[in-house]
Amino acid sequence: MSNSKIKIVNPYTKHKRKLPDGTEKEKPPSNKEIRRDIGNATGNSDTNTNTNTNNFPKNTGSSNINVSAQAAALCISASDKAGMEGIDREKIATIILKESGNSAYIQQQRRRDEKVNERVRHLQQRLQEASPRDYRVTDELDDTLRGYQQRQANRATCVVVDMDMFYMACELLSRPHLNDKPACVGREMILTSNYVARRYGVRSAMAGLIGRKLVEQLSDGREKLIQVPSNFKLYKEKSKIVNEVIREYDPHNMKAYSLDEVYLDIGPYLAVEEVVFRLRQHVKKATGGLTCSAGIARTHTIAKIASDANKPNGQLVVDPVSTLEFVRALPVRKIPGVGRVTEKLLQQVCNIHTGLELYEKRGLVQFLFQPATAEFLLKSSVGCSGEGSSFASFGTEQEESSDHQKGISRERSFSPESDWALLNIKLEEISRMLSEDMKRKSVMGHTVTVKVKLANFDVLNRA
DNA sequence: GCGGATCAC
DNA sequence: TATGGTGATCCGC
Ligand SMILES: Nc1ccn([C@H]2C[C@H](O)[C@@H](COP(=O)(O)OP(=O)(O)OP(=O)(O)O)O2)c(=O)n1
Ligand SMILES: [Mg+2]
Repeated sequence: MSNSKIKIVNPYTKHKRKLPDGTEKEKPPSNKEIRRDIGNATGNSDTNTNTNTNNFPKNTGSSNINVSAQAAALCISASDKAGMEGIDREKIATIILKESGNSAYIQQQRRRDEKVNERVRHLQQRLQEASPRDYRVTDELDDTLRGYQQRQANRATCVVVDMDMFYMACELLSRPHLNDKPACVGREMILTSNYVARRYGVRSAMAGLIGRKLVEQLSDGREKLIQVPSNFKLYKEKSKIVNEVIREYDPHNMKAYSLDEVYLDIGPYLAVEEVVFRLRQHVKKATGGLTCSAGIARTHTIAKIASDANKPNGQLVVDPVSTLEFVRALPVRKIPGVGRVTEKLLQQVCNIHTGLELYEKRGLVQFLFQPATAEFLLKSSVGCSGEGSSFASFGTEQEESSDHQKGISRERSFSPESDWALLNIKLEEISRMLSEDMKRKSVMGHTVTVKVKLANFDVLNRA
């Protein structure tokens, strides 16, 4: 079939600071690859091998409402990002579906979704065939969970600082007149939006076309989505300022996880709440007006979740003694690492929606999910995930990145193209870019991987 | 070790 | 007028 998009490569960091090792320029593959394991978890879970059951009800388009709900699940998933409380999801879903329901992208999403449904059915069947004894809560399991909580009894004070609508906020500094209009950063793809636009359902990772339709239709034509192009130089500058301010509060453990997110681990601190409040004021002043939100807790993961609770321009302390209570009330989707698919598996197979249910059905979780995933979920259920496993630091200040980067890659998307000569040229361009990056960083590779995205959005990888 | 899936930002 | 880019982990094979 006609292919369309290309990407490249995936090497390994050896020893920065020396020897670019100028071998391999481009596509002729060579070398090898690398992998490593840590504690945290995303990725797969069940045994998703062959179960070609095929009694799918196949609800062919009947009620329009129903279909739009499906589109909603595909496109906006958990609609509860900050600033999107209480919006009319039904209406948004209908518009999204009408405007994009036949696009190649949505059709791909539907195929993907059907695979997930198959996984759901497979797990349901496994559950059906199991006896309750297979997934009872063993003493060993509870000992393990208690062990996690004991170990957590050290006295860390984790703080997560997350900038509010970061790219957008940076742009708004020089465009204050857009403050109360629906606006976003990014053209074809929306990187983020302001809170006015979020009321219309416009959010990160949404196609610009859809965002424009949403605003236009939901405002009855009175409003227009304003799109400003991205300017990463600006965001990097602001990010650097933020990092410098925050470093004063925690010179030792401070880690920048992304341009807009910083993790601190200050010790037993008196008056953390006030200190963090001052930190945020300090950030705002130093950046010329950018606000941020913060979470304070015993672990980075809980602090991260807490940082979202009072967004924008707010903070939340989760006291160690109320950690369990906090976690139990949480929809599982709020747990970093639980995405759209994992949420669906938990919901439809286990009837688990919240942290409490996750804990109550811990035996079932252990039975159904693979070890790493189960451990991650169970740790999460007692508020102990993201503990020992440190987050890789983001390339703070200098252009340098962390010391043990596992891969480096470049990719570009373009409109469908089937001419091999042209495709090869694209491939060479991308290869050149990557090679420059590697030289600049003085890293050596071990494996080269080529990624191709077809016109129907299927993705292939070959090493 | 490879390729597909999932996830975060 | 039409859905991004970078880096990481987990799992089955
Ligand atoms: N799929 C995504 C998600 C985010 N970003 C970028 C744009 C955001 O501004 C920045 C930070 O991501 P956040 O999830 O923190 O979102 P915001 O900071 O924009 O909004 P919030 O106020 O909810 O934190 O990362 C992106 O490029 N692509
Ligand atoms: Mg943010």
